[in-house]
Amino acid sequence: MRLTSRRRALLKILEEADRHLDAAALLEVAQQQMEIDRATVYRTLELFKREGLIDELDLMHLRGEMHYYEVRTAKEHFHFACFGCGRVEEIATPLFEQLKQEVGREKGFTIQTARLEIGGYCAECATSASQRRDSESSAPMASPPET
Amino acid sequence: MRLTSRRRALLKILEEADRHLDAAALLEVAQQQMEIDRATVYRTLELFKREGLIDELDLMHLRGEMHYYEVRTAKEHFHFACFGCGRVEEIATPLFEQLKQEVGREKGFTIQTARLEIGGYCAECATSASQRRDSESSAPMASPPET
DNA sequence: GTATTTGCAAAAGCTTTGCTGCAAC
DNA sequence: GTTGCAGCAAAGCTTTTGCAAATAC
Repeated sequence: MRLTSRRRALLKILEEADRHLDAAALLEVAQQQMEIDRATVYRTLELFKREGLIDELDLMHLRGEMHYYEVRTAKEHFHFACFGCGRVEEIATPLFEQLKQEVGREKGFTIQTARLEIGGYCAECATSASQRRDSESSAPMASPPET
Repeated sequence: MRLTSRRRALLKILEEADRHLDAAALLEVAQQQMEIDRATVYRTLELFKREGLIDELDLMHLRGEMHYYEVRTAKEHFHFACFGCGRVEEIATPLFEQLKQEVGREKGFTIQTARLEIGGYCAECATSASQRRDSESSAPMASPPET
């Protein structure tokens, strides 16, 4: 694979992003620094995926059906997505590696990639959700506040 | 949620399918037994997902970007997808449950759903892939059988 | 000079939506 | 009567593709 200037730039953007980017977001950021076409972004993501440079995530489809990308690092981790506030947290535990090893050993699989995504409510959202449940159940919701 | 005849039929098809169906495949099977529209299938899948009756899978995008659905059962499991032959295997291990519990406990998350997907090569494909590697040097392509 | 990469525009998929009529309660 | 469901057709969005020009080696 040739690391052209465009490819280098796309990789850099993914590396330095403070959130997980989907193809459209990556394109938008990239276009702020250079002239680049959608097709190039998609082709490059496909290439990076094939080469194992990046991983593809869904983040439990929190915000739609699109896919998100992140640069693969030495530090194995997986993702928790909060259905309440939308936050995405990266989590690491030795159990994950252990699980993969067990599967590989017991089934004879050669594992190339593993994706674990957990969806639910973070501590804060779980609390406010149960508070809402307590008042909502009898009285109907008032109309939402004006903006 | 009202369990209409269409919804019941769709659920039954998903339950009895011998493979993982995507929306188009589900529509096709359903249309063999009744008149039903795409929109109904998509709306119903969305509903089932919300209600927690089904889980949505990617199967590591083995056959494209579409999503697959399966009825949620008491028996927790996850999926292994072979990039070589396209087989999808369901796997269960106590470590998976243990991992989820650890995450919930340590982070205070209320976990609603967890999806673990592993991609790689099954024992047979790993063998033939390494044989191929000895002669050529091109990576095997996944071209799974259509059902 | 040959092979790869890119832009452009169009097409292809998959999914959603507005609207209308129908069915259930 | 009111509410929810389903069909139809069209639109929406994301992603892919063919082809010609540009770039790299």
